[in-house]
Amino acid sequence: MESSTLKKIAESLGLSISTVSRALKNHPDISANTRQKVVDLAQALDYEPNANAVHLRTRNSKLLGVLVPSISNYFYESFISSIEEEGRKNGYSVLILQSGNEPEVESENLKLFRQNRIIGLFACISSQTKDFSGFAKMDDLETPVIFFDNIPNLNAIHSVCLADTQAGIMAAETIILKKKRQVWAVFGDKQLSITQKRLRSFLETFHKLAPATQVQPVFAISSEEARNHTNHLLLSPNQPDTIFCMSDEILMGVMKSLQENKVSIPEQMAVIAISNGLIPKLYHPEITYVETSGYKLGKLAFVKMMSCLSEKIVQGESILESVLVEGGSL
Amino acid sequence: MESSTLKKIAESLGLSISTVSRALKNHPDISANTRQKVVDLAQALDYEPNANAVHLRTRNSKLLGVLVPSISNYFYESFISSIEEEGRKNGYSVLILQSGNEPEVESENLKLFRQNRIIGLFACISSQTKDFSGFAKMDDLETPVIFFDNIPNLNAIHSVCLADTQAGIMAAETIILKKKRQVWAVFGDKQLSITQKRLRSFLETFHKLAPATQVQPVFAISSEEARNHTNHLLLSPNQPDTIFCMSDEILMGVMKSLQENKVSIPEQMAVIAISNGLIPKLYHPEITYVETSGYKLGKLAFVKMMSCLSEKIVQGESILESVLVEGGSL
DNA sequence: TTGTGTTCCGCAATCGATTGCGGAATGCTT
DNA sequence: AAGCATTCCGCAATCGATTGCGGAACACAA
Repeated sequence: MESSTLKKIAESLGLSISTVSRALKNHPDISANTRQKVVDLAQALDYEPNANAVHLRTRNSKLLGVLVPSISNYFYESFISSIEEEGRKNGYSVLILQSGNEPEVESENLKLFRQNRIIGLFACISSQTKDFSGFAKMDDLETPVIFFDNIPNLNAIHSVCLADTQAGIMAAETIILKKKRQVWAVFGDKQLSITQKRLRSFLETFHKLAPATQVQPVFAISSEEARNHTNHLLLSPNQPDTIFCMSDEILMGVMKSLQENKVSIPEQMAVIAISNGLIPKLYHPEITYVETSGYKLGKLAFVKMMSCLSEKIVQGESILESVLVEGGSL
Repeated sequence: MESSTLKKIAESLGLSISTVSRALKNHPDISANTRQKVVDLAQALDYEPNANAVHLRTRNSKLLGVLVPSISNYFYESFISSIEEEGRKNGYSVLILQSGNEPEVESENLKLFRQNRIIGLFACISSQTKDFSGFAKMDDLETPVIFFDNIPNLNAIHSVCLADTQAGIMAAETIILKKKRQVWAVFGDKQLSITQKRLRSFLETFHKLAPATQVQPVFAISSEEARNHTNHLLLSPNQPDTIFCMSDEILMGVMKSLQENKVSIPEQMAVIAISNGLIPKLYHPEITYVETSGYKLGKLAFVKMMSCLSEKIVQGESILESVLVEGGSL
């Protein structure tokens, strides 16, 4: 069956299309009598307005875009989930595209977003992105872009961030409070803005508050690499008393190694992480972590988007405070 | 800046809209000379066809829908990721909505899908869904629906499934091969079709191949409940030698308890699960599991969708074979 | 010059819904 | 009964792109 249209309803009822349209949206010009007839028939025919036609005519797609490297990631998925939820409540649909961390796919995706005339975009850029012309075009079209997580190093952009700096500080302070002396700190991809922020604040905090602490940062771009690094570490004579993991990805690799090597936590080794929340709770004792909630970040981003769309433009960065969640790993 | 249209290009060039349209799609009626001028200007103006207008006119939205209880779930997210990836390669966009397991939201979502004139839907129904009229309407509109994971108990539908029955059998056989005698099996929500299938085949396999084995099924609708059940179990005098977990959700709860109680795996207790793959690999030893890949299921579902759309209607259920992934937990 | 073919392009309808404007019909006043 | 205000509804343009059909312009042959 073809889906029904205003035209069909109008013809069956001997009314004009405009009358039917108005009846369905309670326009005062239409008598209660006529309105009722229209509403009844529309119901019977399962009339659903064609979103494409509405959007074309009203020039408002009610569509938001989300660009992420991958949907399949606990952090992004909770962010997306949050946006979708909030969006639906407010009458927006959400178009989600993943770049696979490839700039070319990313720019294809931006093109798709433009073709679909999205009215706002949430974007986490790939770590490789050098060319921002795709995003500049969104600007030209006056489509607000809210960057999150990994954000470009540009001025005059909107972004929402986890309190990366604060998270680094908080993790460091927690370690210092526990009077740890030798810290091995595993970070992710050096290219990412979040890595840089977390690294800097983490190190600086030690410099300021506990300069005697030995802090050795290492980098791993995957869970597997973190695991290998840790295996190596455990073979070396000079063992730290604490391991810090910058992300869930890293934490998973490190924990794998610690378990394999039967390192008991927190007796032989303290562990602390920055995490979205799921992974730390899988272990016993639960890992102490600084929470970076994708879900909450999504809510914050959505609010920012709404204010951008209503012209109350609040440029700059909004920051989501982080929270320490104590487990028993430190 | 307003986005540019065929009309604007046509006016600047002193051509008609139709000529511009044809030039941009290499219609033979247009001379190379004219075509080049048009293409150049279009490029300069960043012309992007308005998807709404195109879809309205061509009556093809190139939009696929995905309905899931929650995006924020490792299984669904890998399914979605797979659909999006495959979709984009084939020129489709994907609209994703989550029901939160509430039938009302689900039916709202179906409405949105209809309004957006999606041309195909992938749906995992909520466990509470009793009223299928929303899906029937999709049928009326000749929009193919491919159910996955939790599928309704109806005839004449398309669906793709993990080989739930086979997975139950495979898990049971593996346990039998290891000569285990007393199995405690934790299943999820009884309402779900997958629970029923896995339960039945699991039990039947023992009946047939090793009737002497004691198998005790229990049910838990959340990770937390699985954990509590396990805690109780470990206090009782009669301990099983093997725990089977029907899903990742269950596995997480069970493992939490086993770790808390310092039960060594596999010495004191063997563990086997049915899983999407991430969780079992977090532990040491890694948990042996029967793989149910959301990613692979997505690929399968997409192929089925394509054949539905090209009228080669293959009604019925497609099944994704499961694979045993051996860890060291049994 | 007339006829037959090409080449290249524009007219106009169409997809489905929205909306400003104007007009017919009715009721009410005096 | 004539005048005026309401009430209720339709005409037609519009959003942007697609496409069948017809027609102008030109070339070439007879």
